[in-house]
Amino acid sequence: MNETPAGRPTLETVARAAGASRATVSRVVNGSTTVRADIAESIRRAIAELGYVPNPAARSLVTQRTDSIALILPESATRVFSDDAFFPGVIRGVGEALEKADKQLVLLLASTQASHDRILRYVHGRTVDGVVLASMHGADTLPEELRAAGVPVVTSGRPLGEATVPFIDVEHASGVEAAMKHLVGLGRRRIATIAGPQDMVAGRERLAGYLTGLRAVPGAVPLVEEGDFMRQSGTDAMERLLQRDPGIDAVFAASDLMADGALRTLRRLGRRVPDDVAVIGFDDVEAARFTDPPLTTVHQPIHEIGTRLAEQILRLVAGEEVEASVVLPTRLVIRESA
Amino acid sequence: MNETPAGRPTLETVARAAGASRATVSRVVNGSTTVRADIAESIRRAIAELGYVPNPAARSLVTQRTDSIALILPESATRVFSDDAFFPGVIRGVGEALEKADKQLVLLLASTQASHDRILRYVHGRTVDGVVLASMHGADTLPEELRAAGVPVVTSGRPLGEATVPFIDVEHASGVEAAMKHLVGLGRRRIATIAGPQDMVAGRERLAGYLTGLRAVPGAVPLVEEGDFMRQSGTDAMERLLQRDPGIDAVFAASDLMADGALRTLRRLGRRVPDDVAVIGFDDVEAARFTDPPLTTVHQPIHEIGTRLAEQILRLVAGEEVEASVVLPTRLVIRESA
DNA sequence: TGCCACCGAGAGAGCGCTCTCACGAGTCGC
DNA sequence: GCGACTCGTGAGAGCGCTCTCTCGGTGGCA
Repeated sequence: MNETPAGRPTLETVARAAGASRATVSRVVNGSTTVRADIAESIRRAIAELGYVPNPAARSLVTQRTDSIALILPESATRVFSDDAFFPGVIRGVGEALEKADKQLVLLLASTQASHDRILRYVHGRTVDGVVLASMHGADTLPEELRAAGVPVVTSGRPLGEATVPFIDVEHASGVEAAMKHLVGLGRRRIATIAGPQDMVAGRERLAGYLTGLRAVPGAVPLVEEGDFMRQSGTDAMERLLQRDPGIDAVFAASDLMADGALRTLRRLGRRVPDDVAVIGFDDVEAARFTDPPLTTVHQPIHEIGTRLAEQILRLVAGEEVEASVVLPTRLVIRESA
Repeated sequence: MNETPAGRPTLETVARAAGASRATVSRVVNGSTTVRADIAESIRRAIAELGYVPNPAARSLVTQRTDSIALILPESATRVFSDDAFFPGVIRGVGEALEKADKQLVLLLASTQASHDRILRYVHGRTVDGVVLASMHGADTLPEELRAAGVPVVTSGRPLGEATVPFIDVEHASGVEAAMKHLVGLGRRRIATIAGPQDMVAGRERLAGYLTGLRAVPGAVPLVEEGDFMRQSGTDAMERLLQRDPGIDAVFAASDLMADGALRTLRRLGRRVPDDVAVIGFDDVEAARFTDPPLTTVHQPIHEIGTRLAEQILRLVAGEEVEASVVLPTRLVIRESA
């Protein structure tokens, strides 16, 4: 009578309590339909009474699944968060979609080289079934290394260089072109841009959109200053721009945060927006509706990027095929700054 | 000669390759010092050659540890993120500190009742060694349920009601009182507040600080409108406030986002800040430096909250004792809005 | 030289689960 | 009425690891 179930109940405990075998209890737990109703019922009762919860480690050991997905943010940690709305939005989208599929989200913050290695170890250990990779800088080797490790991967944003894994992205260039068209239609002729980092595809493509859009202005010369997508860099870049050409009558900033920063510089230097200088941003974060004046911006479906990422990785994990890329539309949202 | 190591190498594979036993390989992997140097060396070489990575599920199964910590955000998912800087900052702080300890961060987004149950299951399953709980609303039952489940827990923000688990919080009231003192010192007499949700301790204590601070103004009557910490609610609350008393000469908003929203209403209605109405916020998010005018606000050490949370949970998980509460200081940052 | 203590290495059990396979009981057809 | 079949259940192996226990070998000391 050494019946001390001391610790947490196991399948065995439940089986004994319900007078069934471990295998049958396992069947009930996993929703098999081939168990006689009354037996299933008494097992379920035993489970409830004992407060049995399956041990995921034991389960993973045999199934080779973990039911969790890693979201890797390889951005330099200091700039990922702060109050940028892009990543939080993506996290939320991914999280919600995974929750529906009853998968777990594991967040890996990859700032340093050490964490790069840690992540590889983590993924090699198969602690996750798949990986969602957000926003790489430059020719990041991570996607390729992960693919080589045989783990399903999907990335947010087309990688720089050749894409070896499926990705979700948005129509950067065409969105920016719409913004440029709007500025030109407003009669603006000396249009500058605050570009994003040129080691990121989002930065490059938005700049490309600016350059393409500028062709509609006969004789216009590109006027470019680079920022890092954050507010402060927008403030600084706007200053440099105005120094280079005080006659600027419009600015396209590659992010709302930089546009907000630019607004600040314009205000400080006594330029009226949009009268003297029209400003357009990119992202359409919540804050864009609260700037002074409210920001005209290129909207991108941040939340949907997250849900689509989750959707793709779930399909890959399930062994299904997915499109090599999904490119979501952007659209110009006209408020008062342009 | 059935030597097909087909899949991932296991301890066994490494042991055979190095001509040692599984136990000895395990010793090397786990850094035991009792292994003869030359054997250890050849084992390490075999590990490198085979690309061996320990299977964490198998390890957890026997050690009963998982080396990962859950961060639960039980806020309604729609409001947790957006572009509020508080949670991202906390996530970053927790993540960095855990990374140093070589622990993994698992993010659980708890929006619905369903996810509440899912979280309990998850934690009961011991998929994590400990739990960090951020920002509960009302008398959330989660901390108590987790404690009852025997899992180490630490929460961010004093819980409403009796605290049954250790928590990290900041000096809400005294920070607000400093802000009020500043306003009074500026000669403001009709000071209103945009309070946070009153089912959150942060909301309540900041309101309490306002009420205490207002006592310094003879005959002053409290003027309170409630928001939800987000921008839009600040815009709306400011409108109601002005309707109730057009002569308001100062406003304390319980969050920077609400203060920013309030700024917008004031601008729209032609009130100059700070000349007509002084505005003070709470949080000191990055955006506070970029509002028009730059926001005077109560600074709270968001990043440190995160690192302290991580520190405490790590100690709990290690079986050490921790203080029942840690309360971090806040301080008034004076910019131009007041 | 012989005995004992000590240290490093291996054998083996077992963590909690899933899943294959075999088996017994019931059902059907000829 | 007997074999063939189906269906539900149990036995048992094994996932990859850790850790205790045991054992063989070496050195110190009498």
